[in-house]
Amino acid sequence: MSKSSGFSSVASRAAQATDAAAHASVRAAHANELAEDYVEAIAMLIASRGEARVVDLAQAMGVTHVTVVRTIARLQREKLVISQPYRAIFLTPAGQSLATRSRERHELVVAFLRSMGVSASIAERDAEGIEHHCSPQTLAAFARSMRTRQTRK
Amino acid sequence: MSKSSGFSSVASRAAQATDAAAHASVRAAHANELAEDYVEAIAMLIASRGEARVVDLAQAMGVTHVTVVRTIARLQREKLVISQPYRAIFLTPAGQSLATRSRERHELVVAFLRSMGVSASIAERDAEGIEHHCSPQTLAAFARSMRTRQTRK
DNA sequence: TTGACTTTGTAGCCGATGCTACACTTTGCC
DNA sequence: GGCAAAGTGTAGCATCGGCTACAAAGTCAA
Repeated sequence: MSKSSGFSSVASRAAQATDAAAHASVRAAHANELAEDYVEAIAMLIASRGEARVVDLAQAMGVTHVTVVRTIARLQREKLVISQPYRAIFLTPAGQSLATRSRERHELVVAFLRSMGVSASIAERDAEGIEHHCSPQTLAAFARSMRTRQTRK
Repeated sequence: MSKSSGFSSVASRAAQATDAAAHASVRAAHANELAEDYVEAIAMLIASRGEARVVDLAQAMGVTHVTVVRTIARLQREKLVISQPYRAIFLTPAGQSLATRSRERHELVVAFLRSMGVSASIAERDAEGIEHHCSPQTLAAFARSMRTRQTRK
């Protein structure tokens, strides 16, 4: 792994444009992460206890209720949730579908890490960060790998 | 609202605590991402052209030079880089070792994705986001998987 | 009904990361 | 030496995601 500093100028110049694009992608992904995590949590709360309240979300996300309130306001601007003062929070169709996609992806990543031998708790933790940065191609590779691993066992 | 009714089981409460911890981990990871990306880029620039200048960093990261200047100021507060006005940027020993670790990890993730059949450009892009969220255990699993794959071929 | 408790909202602070516009150094060439 | 271009720094703005402290609304039981 440790190939010590062998960078040609030409290669590095070409790599710079690529790097910049990659970093830009990461920044873009970050902008959506919170939204995805919130709609996912909201969907889970609705499924498990019938409604999503600010306090429950705050506990699920590990932040104060104030942060939740402000974030929910943003999600409403983005038409992902519907909320009225002092009422429960609901998902719009767009929010619903984002939540579903996010959960499926989350579960795929967790299952994949588990299949690699990562412990349950760590898989869960890592997946939470990793899932937002996996392209469809990478997710497909994960799924394929799990199928192969299964048939081989 | 009927919080005491039905579904607020011990299991879901426990899951919530886990989720909150995972989200907290992700937030903590984000705080270090930029620093790691910067020192990595600085190390690459020094290796490839002898010094790291603000403009080059700006191009590598895909941001304006202003953002670079401010970020470098923060990295200097954190004792990762040394910089003087209108001069090139250098890494402290701490910055150097962080850069090395980051690059090794980056390369491991890229190689792993490649070994899974992900194309080079996408592997590079995804790795940029994924690498910051991989625990040692997950990285070890990646390395192990690559070894297995290799011996099997 | 009323009063205590819970929940939600608001005000205002902070730091991080972006940006544009403008000012100042450095550099390199004539 | 002097000037123009390139590089770097500063001012000031925006957004986002944290927070504490306090205010207002809802809920529930006596």
